[in-house]
Amino acid sequence: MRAKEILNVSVDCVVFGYDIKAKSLNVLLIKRYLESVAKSNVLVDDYVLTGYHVYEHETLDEASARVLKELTGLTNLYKKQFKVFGAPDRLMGKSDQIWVKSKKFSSRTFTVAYYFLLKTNDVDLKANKHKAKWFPLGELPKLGFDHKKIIEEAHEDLKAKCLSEPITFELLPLKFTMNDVQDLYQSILGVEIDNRNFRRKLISRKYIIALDEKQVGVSKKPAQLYMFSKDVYDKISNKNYLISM
Amino acid sequence: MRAKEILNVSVDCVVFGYDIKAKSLNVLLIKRYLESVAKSNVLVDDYVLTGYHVYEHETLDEASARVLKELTGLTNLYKKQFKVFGAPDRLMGKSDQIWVKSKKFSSRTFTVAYYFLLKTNDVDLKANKHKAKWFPLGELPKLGFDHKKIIEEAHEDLKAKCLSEPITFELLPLKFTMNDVQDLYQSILGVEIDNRNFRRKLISRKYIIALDEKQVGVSKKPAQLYMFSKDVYDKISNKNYLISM
DNA sequence: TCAAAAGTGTTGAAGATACACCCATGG
DNA sequence: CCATGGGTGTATCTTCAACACTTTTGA
Repeated sequence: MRAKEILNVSVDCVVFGYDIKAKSLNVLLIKRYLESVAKSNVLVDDYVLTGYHVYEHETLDEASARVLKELTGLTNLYKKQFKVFGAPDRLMGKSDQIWVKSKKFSSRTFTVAYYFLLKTNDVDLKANKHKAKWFPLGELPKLGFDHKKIIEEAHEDLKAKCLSEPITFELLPLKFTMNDVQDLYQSILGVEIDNRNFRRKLISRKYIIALDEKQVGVSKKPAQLYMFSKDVYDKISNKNYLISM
Repeated sequence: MRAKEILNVSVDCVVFGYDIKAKSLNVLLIKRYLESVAKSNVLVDDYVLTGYHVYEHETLDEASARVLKELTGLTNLYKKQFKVFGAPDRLMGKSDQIWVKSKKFSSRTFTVAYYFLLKTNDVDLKANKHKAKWFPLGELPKLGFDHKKIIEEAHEDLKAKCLSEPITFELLPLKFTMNDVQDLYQSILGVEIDNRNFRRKLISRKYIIALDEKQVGVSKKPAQLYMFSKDVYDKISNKNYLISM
């Protein structure tokens, strides 16, 4: 144990990855496995979010970026700190206690939860030492600690956020079709959206730019490609105070 | 020092109080004052948010409620955990270090920030032992630690939140006039709102209920009183996924 | 009768919803 | 030539923004 870890404060990262082919919003989880030394008795066998203690010298944002880089190799991703979880009993499950003791961290750990947005394609799981795996949001495995709750709250926050800010493009490749965006919204929100109305609305945004380019290598009619311009968005972003409650 | 305080984790409370008479959105701050023992040399003299360490046995929500009750005597207020502040240098100002040492808490303290909504009238500052004082949001005094930033971020969150959820009524008395609500929105958002459009919009909401009652004791034309019905709101609250980015 | 604040209507523009078929392409 | 998914138009309704005067009341 390095001296500089703060043993009762950690970050946990909900890594949302969108699989554009499967039209599936996934979460990246790592395997948690422990068996007794004597008999080969399985003590802990489930999945958890990736996370780690915060170091003495680093900010929370830095800690989360470090953890994410360790897991995926990626940097400069969209991230959001969305909540702290610190209930006294959050690590008190049977498996959790076995795990906590084997890892020597505090039973009363506060974890600062972040979520990250990326494309599943950008992560090479083969090169990964944590047995990390993607799970569709609707098909999560057994989860350790309070991580099920953390994922659910991250998802709620993402739902709300994607309606008011153009963060969805973090989940898509640079060039995308209108239907890609629609599929993504449907995956995040779990609703059906009318195709004509959706296209009209999105195309009308100045920061959605039609390219002189169409899909290639598709076996049917190739679709028009678009890109998102953050520059244009930042210039326009209307601070209009619209009361919609 | 009681054994059960967690010395590197605290809660800080941004207490927003609306003064309906003055039409002013205020923050409740407490005096931080320390002078050297020998000479009467002032070492620390500014204001801070109310806050305290979290106890071993309590949740973060409980800790914040405890701190708030200690300060105001009030319970069951609207509260929101909006962010954690944990930068390594957040308590490293000169005054802050003197203070931290005199109070024996960790220089690397993570604070979970909450904001609370209430009416200034509901708090009796005379009965208060912390030298607490209301400050209008636009006229904050010199603040210790990173509390200026915490207040600013709380305010930003409140601005966003009051547009999408009916939390403003937490800042108003049970019975209020349309102009009260408008003044409040103007105070929070710092914008002018058209009176006719605002009234029309609010009155159209089913959960805003016109009472058979008018103001009394005013020296001019008494205004119609309304109330907010949380029951009605909860029943209606439309989960319509409106993309407004 | 006056001062002060309450309250009221209309219009034009923009955005929302609902709805079903034709088209272009690669195989 | 056909299967597949891409792409399109209209009518109706609701909501938004802009804008200035009249009414009611207590003092």
